[in-house]
Amino acid sequence: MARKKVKLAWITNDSSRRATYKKRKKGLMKKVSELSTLCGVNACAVIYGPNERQPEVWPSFCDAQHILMQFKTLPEMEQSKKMMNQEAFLRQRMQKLKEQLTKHQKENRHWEVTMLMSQCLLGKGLEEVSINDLSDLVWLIDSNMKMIHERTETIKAEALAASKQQAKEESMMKMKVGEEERRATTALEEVVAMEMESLQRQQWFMDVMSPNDHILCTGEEMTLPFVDGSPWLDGCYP
Amino acid sequence: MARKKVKLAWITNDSSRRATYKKRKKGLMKKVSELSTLCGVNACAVIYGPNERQPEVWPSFCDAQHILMQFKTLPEMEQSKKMMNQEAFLRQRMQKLKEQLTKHQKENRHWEVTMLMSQCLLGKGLEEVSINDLSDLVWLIDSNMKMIHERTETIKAEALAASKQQAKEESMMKMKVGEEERRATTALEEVVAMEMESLQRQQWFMDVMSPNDHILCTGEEMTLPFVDGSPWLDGCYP
DNA sequence: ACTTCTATATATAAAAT
DNA sequence: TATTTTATATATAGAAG
Repeated sequence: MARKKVKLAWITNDSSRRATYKKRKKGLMKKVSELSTLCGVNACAVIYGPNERQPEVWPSFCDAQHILMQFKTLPEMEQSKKMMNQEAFLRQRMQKLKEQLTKHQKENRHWEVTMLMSQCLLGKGLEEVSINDLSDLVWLIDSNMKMIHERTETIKAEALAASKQQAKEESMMKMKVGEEERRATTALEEVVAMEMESLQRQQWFMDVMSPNDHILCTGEEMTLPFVDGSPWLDGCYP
Repeated sequence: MARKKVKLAWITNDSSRRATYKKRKKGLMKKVSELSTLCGVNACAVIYGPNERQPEVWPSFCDAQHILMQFKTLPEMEQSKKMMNQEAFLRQRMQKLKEQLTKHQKENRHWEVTMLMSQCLLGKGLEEVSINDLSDLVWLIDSNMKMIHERTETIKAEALAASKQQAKEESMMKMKVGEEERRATTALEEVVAMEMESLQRQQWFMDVMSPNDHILCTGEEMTLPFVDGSPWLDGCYP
């Protein structure tokens, strides 16, 4: 878990496996002892080590045995109720990992498209960009547009609420935000136009999609990889 | 172990103890599973939780029982040989903690004295400084002096090894490092002088030390708090 | 109480010794 | 191989929702 992320699998190299075993055994014992102290519970760990005929036990064999015996005397139903078996444990961890994967994929996607937009704003052509990237790009621009619009509305409201004394500055500001919004809209329209040209150049796209459910014509919603259920091009085509 | 270092003791607050229990139990189970996977060993953890009549077991009760039974069938001598009992474990950890404490004390001491030296160089008087601080301060200055001397020797050597073509720059550099060393020496002498004046003002010091083993006269070695066995004032009084 | 978030503390893999 | 050091990964305490 350091210097490099190690895969959760049997370590083939003998030397490093032994080193890891020693370290982790020590760490585990410490953890058991801490849990025991901090929470005032009886706990034990039993490790049936490699090349050893007897396991290492903490805090002692007798304690461990006593604890297990208490458990054994319970009816089986009670046992299984609280017992965390390996399958349930692994299933639970797998679920968590899947969720993390999805989260990371979404984040990655977001940054990819943001970078793409930056390149676009820096004048790089969109000819070689894939359909997926383009549609996500449009979503991102749309999203940013909304933020800009909301922001301009806020600024307008604040300006209107200001005192009459500031009438001149107010009108100047309204001009300014209006201009800002107009420019952004123009930029958006340019990108969308570029995208449509690009689509038209990509013959395979037409081969895959049948004419009557062409994305740009239906107005339906589409789920993008990085934002669940986000309306596609919502508000861009009135 | 985060946001704040918790004391290794029973957590009195019910709510946080339960929260800690849940988190740490999960973490412990994960560690056991990882050790098992990475090193290919049988291991289990048994936690007899609070308010629960049966312990939680990983990977399963049967495995744990089997492992313990293997252990139980061994002769007692064999058992105790490999068994890590609570006492040995605690003793081992205590030793480590003592070592860490010493290390930290040394570090703290070093910084304290460095700060003292900084204040001194900024012109603050040494009148109210204790004997211990002063002796450590002298050690630190001595140590720094050595470093400066070594560094100047290195620079001189490099300069001498340089080509004849750079004769002028070389001599200039030698003048420079000479000056540097002279200044440092002067500063040291001033500090030592200040220290001796200070000592003379502190009557209690004379009361404690008998005349014939006065520190400044014996030339013997003295162990400083932050460097074991370091010669005191070595090289400062030729 | 139950998550999720985030700053810290701790564990530990690999390198240095 | 054992120990120490260092850079990272992981665990987790406390806050926030």
